[in-house]
Amino acid sequence: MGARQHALRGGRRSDRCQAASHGDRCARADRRADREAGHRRPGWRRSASDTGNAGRNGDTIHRRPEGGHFCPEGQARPGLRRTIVRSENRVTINDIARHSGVSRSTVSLVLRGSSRISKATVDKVKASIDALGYTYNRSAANLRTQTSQAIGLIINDLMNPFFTELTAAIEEAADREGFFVYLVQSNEDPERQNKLCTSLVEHGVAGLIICPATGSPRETFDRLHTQRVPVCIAVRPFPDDRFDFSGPDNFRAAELATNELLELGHERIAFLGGERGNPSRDDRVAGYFKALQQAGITFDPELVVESRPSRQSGVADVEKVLGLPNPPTAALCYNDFVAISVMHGLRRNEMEPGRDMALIGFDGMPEAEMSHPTLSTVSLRPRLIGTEAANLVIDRIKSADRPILRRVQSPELVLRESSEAPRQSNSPTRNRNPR
Amino acid sequence: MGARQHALRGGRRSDRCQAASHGDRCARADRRADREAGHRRPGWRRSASDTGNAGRNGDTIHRRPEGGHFCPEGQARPGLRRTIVRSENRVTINDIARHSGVSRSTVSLVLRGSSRISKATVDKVKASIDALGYTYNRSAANLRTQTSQAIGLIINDLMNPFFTELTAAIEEAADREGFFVYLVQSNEDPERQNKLCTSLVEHGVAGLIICPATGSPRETFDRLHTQRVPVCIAVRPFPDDRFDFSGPDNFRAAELATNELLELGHERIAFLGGERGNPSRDDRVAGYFKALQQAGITFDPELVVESRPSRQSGVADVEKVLGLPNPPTAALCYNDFVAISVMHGLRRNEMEPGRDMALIGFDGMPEAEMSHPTLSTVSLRPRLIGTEAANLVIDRIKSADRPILRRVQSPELVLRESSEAPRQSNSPTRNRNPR
DNA sequence: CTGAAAGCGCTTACAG
DNA sequence: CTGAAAGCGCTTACAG
Repeated sequence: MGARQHALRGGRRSDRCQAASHGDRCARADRRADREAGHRRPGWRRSASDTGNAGRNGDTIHRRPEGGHFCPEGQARPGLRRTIVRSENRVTINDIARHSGVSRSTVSLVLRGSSRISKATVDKVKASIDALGYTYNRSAANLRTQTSQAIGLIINDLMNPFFTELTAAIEEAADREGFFVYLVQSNEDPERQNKLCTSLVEHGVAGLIICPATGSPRETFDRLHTQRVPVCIAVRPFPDDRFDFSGPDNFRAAELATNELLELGHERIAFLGGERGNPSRDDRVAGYFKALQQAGITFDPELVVESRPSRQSGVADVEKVLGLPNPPTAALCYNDFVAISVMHGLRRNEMEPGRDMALIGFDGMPEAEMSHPTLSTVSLRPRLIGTEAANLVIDRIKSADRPILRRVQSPELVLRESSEAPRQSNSPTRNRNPR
Repeated sequence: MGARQHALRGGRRSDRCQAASHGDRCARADRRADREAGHRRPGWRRSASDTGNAGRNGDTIHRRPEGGHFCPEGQARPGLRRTIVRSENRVTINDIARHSGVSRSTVSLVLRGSSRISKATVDKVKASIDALGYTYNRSAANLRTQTSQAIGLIINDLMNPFFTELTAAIEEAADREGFFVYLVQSNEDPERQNKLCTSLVEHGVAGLIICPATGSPRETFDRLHTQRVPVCIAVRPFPDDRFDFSGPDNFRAAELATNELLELGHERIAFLGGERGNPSRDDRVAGYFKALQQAGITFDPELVVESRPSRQSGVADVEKVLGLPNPPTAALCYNDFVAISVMHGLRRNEMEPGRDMALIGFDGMPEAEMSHPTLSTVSLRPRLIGTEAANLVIDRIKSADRPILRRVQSPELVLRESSEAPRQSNSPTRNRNPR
């Protein structure tokens, strides 16, 4: 019978031919060959390895990688070319039609649950489906109907708990609406992000949720807009009013946190971590600034420490302000990671987080609850943002022409131990509502 | 020109017709209509809303949801039926061919980077591609070539940091090989998992990575096997030697951790959390058991506490053993979450984790480094497991017939503060290598 | 209630 | 070096 290889989707049942259900399948194949001779027999099907028993099993076709200068998705990727096999082995709607003695159309209508088909026919067709082990090919149907159930999700880094939760929520919301999500990580690389967009669109996603990488070029979004791809921008407010948006209110979040610390009696409040130019961080610093202004406290630039946020960066950040002549008694931390790292930094300097310095983070990652002391944080509501992003893009898929929507989620202050102790008032000038 | 709606993929450029490039596109459409009259003119294209200017823009087709008794993926899902539009508006390979005055075949060869096409032709075609704003339709190509660049990944819960890291690694490894991943969560529901398998296969994934939900029925895997879908089982050792496997060595991990605690001089070592019947947990308990045996220590069933692991369960678990007449001085915790929760439980009982009880968790989630005290843990190497799972399934996609491979990753003991202090030896019988 | 026919957007062996 | 033709596996308006 000769060597055969299996295709990605085709060829799955071929071994059966050699065993138990040989008769059935091969009889089928022969019948097909008889009926379709003259009508089919396409040239391209014949390959060098076609040794005469054609029509029974798949003729193998080898595709050699051709080193081309132009590749549709703009990037040569390995692994895309493979040995493929004829699909004579794959059970299709035609096989079902033949087996049950009805037309292809009727099978399709049965599959789609049309009420126009008689019960008897439905039963007959369903029996054939079971007997032959048919698998519906939704991508073929999608090609015909110009639909897609895929949503592309581009995030920077799944390992960031904020994005983890966002992703989980998006997956769940998409699933609820009958969509799947293609998950890809841009690694904060605008170039890569651009390629991912192209590639996802080529793969026929129905829509895209993008958390723009820092430094995203306008061109990426211009192209998406030209192509009329339904897009929802998420988390980071890319300045583009042509797309829906779902994200946090960073400004308000920082205001909330700062006001809380002010109410506890703190006046020297630091803002640790994050880099200038990062819109989320800049919005948070702005909210912090505004709250200080409103409380009549002069902004001290020395209390704002910039750093590339990481799982360790907080140590250095807090040590920097600890070295100041008049160190802070409380700190806002760019995110929860920074906050937890700041805790370690404090301990390294014989200070107890929460007691010797009040701390509030941003994000609301679940792990904030597990630190010691437990971390107060402003939850940016990643789950809500994700759910909304999914809903927005799906809604956009369904109605391309509805007005642009921006959904900014209200943050939620989650108070725990790290901000519990009131400021030991050694400066009697201000002391409102200590508790 | 009448009202028009946009499809998922089609219809994107239609607005252009009313504006700037009206001439070009509509001229093209007219030319097409002329050339193809008689040869095309399919009946199904005509809809009730076809008011006479057909051939210029998309005729709208409304599809009514039909409440069917049979649905290919075995489950009625909302949102799958939508208003679709003719794709006269979509730029295809035909448009490029016409615009550049070559055949469809030639365009295709140019797209695929064939060296058989002359430079002049390539340039001409590429110019048309740019001019017309063509987007390659990879799913159409996939249908023709019977290939797919999609891998389905079924995990229980993305919010579990172990699975987060696994997923990130899989996405990265898949990307390296030119694949995308469809991410779905089974929520530990075997029924849902089964539907997800069906649905992903219908969507034409090239392969599947599955972390089997607890209680997965054999049927799910039988069907996958019959369909010859390339599958890699990950993390949880489902007893099925028909599929590749990538997962941790839970037994060895527990042995490692137990030996470490024994070397620190501990004899009363608890195993907290996890439920009997969970293979990972049972393997860990077995490894713990063996290490105790080898050290000549009698196994005390009271030191093994079962519970459904959560972010709080450790509190109750540790309090249970603390109430024992002869409480443990050290504990293995089913996973890092349990361990961190155990820390809280200890503090609630005026005990300091690390000092008053040595703790080692399992998983190696990044947050273990952020706890206080920092958590010793046996890393199960989620990243490695993910990378291997992706490699295995991709390899299987490429060569269906290679032997089954099981890749069990060696765990790695990561010692931190929570297991630092040696046992204050109040029982002088055994005391090996305290440090 | 059912079938014949056309076509979604691609690729490829074959014949010039 | 290039084109004509067939077909991947589906769906649907139309005509019985």
